[in-house]
Amino acid sequence: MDASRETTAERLLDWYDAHARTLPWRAPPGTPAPDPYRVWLSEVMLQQTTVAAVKEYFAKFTRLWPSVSDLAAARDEEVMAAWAGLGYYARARNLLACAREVAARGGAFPETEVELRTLPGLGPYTAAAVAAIAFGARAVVVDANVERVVSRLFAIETALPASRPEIRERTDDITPQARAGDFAQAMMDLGSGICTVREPKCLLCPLSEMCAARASGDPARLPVKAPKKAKPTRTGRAFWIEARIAGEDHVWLVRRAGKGMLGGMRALPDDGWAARQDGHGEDLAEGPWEPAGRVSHVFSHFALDLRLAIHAGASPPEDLGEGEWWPLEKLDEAGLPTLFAKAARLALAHTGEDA
DNA sequence: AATACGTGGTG
DNA sequence: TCACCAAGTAT
Repeated sequence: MDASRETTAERLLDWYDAHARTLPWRAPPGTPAPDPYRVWLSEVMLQQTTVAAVKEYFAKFTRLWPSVSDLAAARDEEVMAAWAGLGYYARARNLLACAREVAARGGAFPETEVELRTLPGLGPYTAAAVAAIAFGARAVVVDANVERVVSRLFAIETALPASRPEIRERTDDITPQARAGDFAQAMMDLGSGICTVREPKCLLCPLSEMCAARASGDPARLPVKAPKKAKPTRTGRAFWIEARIAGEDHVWLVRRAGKGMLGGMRALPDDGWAARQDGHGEDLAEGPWEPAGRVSHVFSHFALDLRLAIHAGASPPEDLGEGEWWPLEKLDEAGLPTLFAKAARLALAHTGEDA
């Protein structure tokens, strides 16, 4: 490693020592590494998700399940409900599968990047991040922040994602042997607070002197990105079925299949819009359905226009299939993903139960 | 390699 | 308002 490369990491680590964000899952620079369970849990939650959104969920999970063995012993539905609203629900399914693998090995995470990579939900980024942050390994950690910082530092003109191999090479070049975990977190703090997507704060950047994009005069131009595809709109229908059981109002909830859209989550019954390009699915059953309005929701790869139909008659449809009567009083504990939480609010407003 | 997979914050 | 986007992974 030559002197100039050493300087990049050293400058960044000096800046990190003075400016590191304080986060619930993070140990301050220069202090012992945090519990690998907390590092892993936070990294999975942070996949494609903002720090602000994760904080509340991290607090809830660590309160409910203080160790990986506690999480491994939890029921699937408890964990899925606790994850509700955070999105990308395959993460929660993999989280539980991973916790159970680790618990089966005695409750200790493997300490090498290669072994971590074999666990469910740990891809190249997360395996490297946990190895570096929790176990002090020298791993090359590349996330979207690092892609942006490195693209600018070296003025990489190739568009993402084609530039990923080159970005990884350059990140490897500047990653130090010691404090690789702090280095990775420093790169992410820099990308999050200084080297931002729009209007980077180069005057505050510890690496501005060695930044090729800064020298070129328009750092925000990088990284170049491939154009993204337009989102189609689908239409669908969901059903709100109420019944009064033992003197309390209940709603019929189902559990979605274990894969695909909102997989494994509690939900309102619907017409199968998730599996259709165009919506227009089947009615759930015969009955006096009352239209209650519509919910617009944008997913990762399509927008949904969901029409809500209510059946609040004294006798519910007979052929309801698999599901459960859920007390309205505890609806917020059902763990409905955001789409169906919106639909539930609409139904309650329509039936006058709530605002 | 390309696509599926959520959500809320932000400018 | 709305397009962009975030500590990516699985297939």
